[in-house]
Amino acid sequence: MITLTEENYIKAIFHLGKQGSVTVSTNALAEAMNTKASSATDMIKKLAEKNYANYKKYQGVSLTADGKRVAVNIIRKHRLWEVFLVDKLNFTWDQVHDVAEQLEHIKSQKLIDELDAFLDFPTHDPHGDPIPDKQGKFEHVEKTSLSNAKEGVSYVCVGVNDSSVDFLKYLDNNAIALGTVIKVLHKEPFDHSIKIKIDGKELMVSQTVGKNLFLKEA
Amino acid sequence: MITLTEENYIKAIFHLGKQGSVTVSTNALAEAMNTKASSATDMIKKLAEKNYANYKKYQGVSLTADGKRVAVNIIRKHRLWEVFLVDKLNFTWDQVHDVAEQLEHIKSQKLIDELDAFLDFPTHDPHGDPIPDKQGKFEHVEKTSLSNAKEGVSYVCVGVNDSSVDFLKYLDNNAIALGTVIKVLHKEPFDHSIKIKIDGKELMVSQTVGKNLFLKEA
DNA sequence: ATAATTGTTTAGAGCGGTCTAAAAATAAGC
DNA sequence: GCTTATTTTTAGACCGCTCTAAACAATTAT
Ligand SMILES: [Mn+2]
Ligand SMILES: [Mn+2]
Ligand SMILES: [Mn+2]
Ligand SMILES: [Mn+2]
Repeated sequence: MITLTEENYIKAIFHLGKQGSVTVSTNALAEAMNTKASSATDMIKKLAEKNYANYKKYQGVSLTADGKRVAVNIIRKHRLWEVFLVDKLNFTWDQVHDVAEQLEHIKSQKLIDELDAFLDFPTHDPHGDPIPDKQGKFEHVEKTSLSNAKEGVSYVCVGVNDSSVDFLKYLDNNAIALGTVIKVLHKEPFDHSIKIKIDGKELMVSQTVGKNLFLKEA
Repeated sequence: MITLTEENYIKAIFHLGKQGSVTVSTNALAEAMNTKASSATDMIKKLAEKNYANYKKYQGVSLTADGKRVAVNIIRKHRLWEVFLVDKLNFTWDQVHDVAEQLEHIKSQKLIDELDAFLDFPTHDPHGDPIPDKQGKFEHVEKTSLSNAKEGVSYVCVGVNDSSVDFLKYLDNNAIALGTVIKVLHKEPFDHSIKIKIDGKELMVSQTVGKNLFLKEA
């Protein structure tokens, strides 16, 4: 039996540590979970005890094969629910995250299998993130951040690194969505801001935006 | 802020006490919640403290107006999710309850409003129970139990008093579903078993079945 | 290499929910 | 009415998860 809180910690370790294989520091985990380091330590011990995590004192934490399986399954549920909310219930991409955080913990194998079929086996969620299949296989998404894109080249927007309401609404306001074609006009060395062209209109974006927008060559 | 456990207790008080207005005993509540009387007492105190329940020591518990609102909202969510599972995800009426018990606690007003619309504002769940509308209004279902039905009269099945897997599968096996026409042939005084006719075929059912099957005159 | 800083773990406590065992109140039997 | 049985409440404990404060380990600076 695995608790909702344990699932959330496992997911956080997975995301912080590049699929859970890289070691994650206690402070980083606490920060991500909005708790204190002492709470993170307690949970890490428990996860290690239950064989979801590898842990040596002062050496950080990573996921075992079991832990990775749990993480992938939760991510699969999270992203399938996000697709459901957008495709069927008229949610916008900035409205789905909080609800999906709750729905991802519903326990029913049939539910998630049927939902997957009902949605026609989607491969990506509303933010462009890949949805693991029933076996936990991820489709790797080829992508570069806008910050690493080359001047003069045209790209397609394929994802975001930050699913916060503020960032997603900023993108909406500037007509940037998944599939939008973006041409990189100029990268300013001084403050790393970037001039881009979208649908004929020029736009200046900050370094922060550049780092959080994922593209692939058009 | 109201916890998942509080919500479940409130719902139980509502169901045990005829919409929460009749007083419910500590033992009955503990029994329904699969806990001990001492746990029920603790929770009753907390609910009274939060103004969801009326409570005087040794006098049982009932719901306040606030408590009733909470209960009705959870029931609404529970039943809408049940409809979703059956109508959209190929669940059978005996498979929905456990999952709905989890889904009913998801917190999002938009989610439930959109789900309601997506399902085309259903008025009854897969077990024939009425779904409260957004304002909490129940449509009253006119019904008698099969045990109270009159010999020689034809009825339509409109609901069940017991949504357990065993009972629902029994009904499936005997071709009894919502909408099925049932004629009462004979009520045996000795053991209160009942001979009925369904689709031309005669069937003998026990008193237990009679008490758990709701009908209305055809 | 020693000192200072930063990162991590432990100690001890609190809250929500559960339990068992025992005390108190109510209901039933005679 | 008094006694017994039943119901309900209290007392004290435990588990999961959180916190603050303090101890300890690792890293960085001088
Ligand atoms: Mn999300
Ligand atoms: Mn997403
Ligand atoms: Mn149900
Ligand atoms: Mn139902």
